[in-house]
Amino acid sequence: MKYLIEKLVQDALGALPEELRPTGSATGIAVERTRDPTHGDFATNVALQLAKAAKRKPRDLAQAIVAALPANALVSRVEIAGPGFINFFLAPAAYQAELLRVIDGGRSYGRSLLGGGRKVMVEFVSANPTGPLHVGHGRHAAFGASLANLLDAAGFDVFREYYINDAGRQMEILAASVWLRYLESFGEQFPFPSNGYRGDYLRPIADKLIERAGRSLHQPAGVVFADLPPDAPAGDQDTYIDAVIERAKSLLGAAGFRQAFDLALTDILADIRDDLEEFGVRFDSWFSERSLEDGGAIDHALDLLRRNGVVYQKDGAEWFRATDFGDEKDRVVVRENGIKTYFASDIAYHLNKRERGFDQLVDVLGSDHHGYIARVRAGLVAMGQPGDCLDVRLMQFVTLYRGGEKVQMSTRSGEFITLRTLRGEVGNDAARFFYVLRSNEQHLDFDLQLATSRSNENPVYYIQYAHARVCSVLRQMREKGFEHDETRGRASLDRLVEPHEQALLATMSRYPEVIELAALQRAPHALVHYLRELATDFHAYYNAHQFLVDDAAVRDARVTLIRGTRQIVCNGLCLLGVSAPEAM
RNA sequence: GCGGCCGUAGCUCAGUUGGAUAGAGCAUCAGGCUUCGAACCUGAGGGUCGGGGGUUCGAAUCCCUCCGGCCGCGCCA
Repeated sequence: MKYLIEKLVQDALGALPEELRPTGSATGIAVERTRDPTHGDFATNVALQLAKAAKRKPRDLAQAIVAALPANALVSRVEIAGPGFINFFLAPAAYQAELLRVIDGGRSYGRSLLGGGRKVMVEFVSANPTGPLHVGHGRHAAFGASLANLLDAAGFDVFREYYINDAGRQMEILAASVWLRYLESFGEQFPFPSNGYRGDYLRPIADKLIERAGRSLHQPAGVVFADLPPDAPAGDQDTYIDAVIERAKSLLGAAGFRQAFDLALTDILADIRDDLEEFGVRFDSWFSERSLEDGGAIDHALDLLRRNGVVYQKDGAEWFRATDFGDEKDRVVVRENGIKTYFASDIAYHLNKRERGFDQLVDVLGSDHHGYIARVRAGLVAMGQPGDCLDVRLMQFVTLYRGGEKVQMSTRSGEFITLRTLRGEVGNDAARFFYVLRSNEQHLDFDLQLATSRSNENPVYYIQYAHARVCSVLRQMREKGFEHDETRGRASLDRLVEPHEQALLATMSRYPEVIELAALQRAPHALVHYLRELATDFHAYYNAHQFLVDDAAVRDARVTLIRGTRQIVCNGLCLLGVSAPEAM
């Protein structure tokens, strides 16, 4: 609908007299929805923006533009207002036509071709498989899934990926932790390493290790812990846990350690996958970090850097000259001990994404990763990729409260609320909705007691209720013996003359614009706020007017209107991963 | 110290390519069901957009500065 006005303005500019026609590309020109209905439906600041270049007063230029506007049956009136705004008043027929597009479009109403089929990868969650997902991961999952849906609706070719950090020290700590639990099952007693993973979720995995390996991995505690450096607080916990890992490897051999490692990895990953699946979050691929090294992708990336002459040797390590590409310091890619850094696999991973053909790489990361953006972008640029292909969205933390009391969480200690627990307590719909209610840049306070004790305070029900109410009216219609004549409804939309009806129609017509805006700004919460407005308009209309009236033309027109409303609520909730119930 | 984000009504937050009189929910107060579902609606009160300066026709929005809060700044992952 907005395109209509934009096109009219463009045509008018082209038809202006030579000396007034804008030269070059003017910025800041916009056709926008008006905030105040007395200013019409759309307004443009074009005259204000071009006045200086045209050497005319804004209002005079506006006058000339209005004179050049082509006539259009869907625009009832155009006026010049304020310092030089041009306001457009749409004819009722414009909104009636849009309602028909809603009905005809059905589930695909609101989809656009904006993205032009460009390939975009959204990588999100990517939590280390060292334990179950907690409430913070839930926010990443809900945000990433909704954003991916929005980009899809806006015409992008979307690919959803989970990056599995299945290499590195954290996983070795996990494997060692599982093995220690396994030893405990054989009656061995010892103080658990302070830096080990102590969560109860490791015990079933240890039990499984017994099923698979029997006693073959058993060692007496005295042997395992003989001559190790002291643990914290007397010693250093990192030094200690590394020593434990080394001891495990030497006692078990590579194959034995790998058995514990792989069992823990696959078990936890399967749990994460199930959890996300139940949460309505699906991925097109689960990409293994280990496969990067195994497949030579890291060497490929490093070779590219070396060939481009952006690495150097210092202190026995190999450094990437990141400062030449906007980063604040150079970064090590190969350590003195010959082991490649996490940063090396990271840039290799992002290069790999580009080589798989993705135009845009959207990463959803925790806000503590902000320092990492500059260096990954630097790496991409140094390898010949455009720096702006990377788009990182940072998620602020979720703080969990229980009755106003802050809940302390730590994966290592095993004291945390899992996503599964949260979903069980508040339900998937409320969780998905609440997670994207706020901008990703805002800290999210999630009070479990509030969300569980009075769940109908959650705004998700307000929107779902609008959907259920329409369904209820349609049920009532049949029970009262009214037959809805769709053709008559479509032909009678000019009977929708009430202010409530026009307000609802106007809000409905904004939906396609909201989808595009939310996709481009990576802002699912914009859709949430829109749906609440739509529900507000609907509930107000519901309370003010009877839909199932005796006048068949009015009744069918109103039923057409609320069916369209239901369609948009349904489409919008679907993008958010929230159900649209017919009754509740 | 350097860098990033945040600061808007009592509370939680929208408003970010600069637009017209700064909005919503909750809370508070006053009303509305014999009529399609009251998980709803109508109305009221509530603001120095953290402070100060600047840019211009116009600033919550852009720039500078100060204050306050969170987070980063490893040859960890």
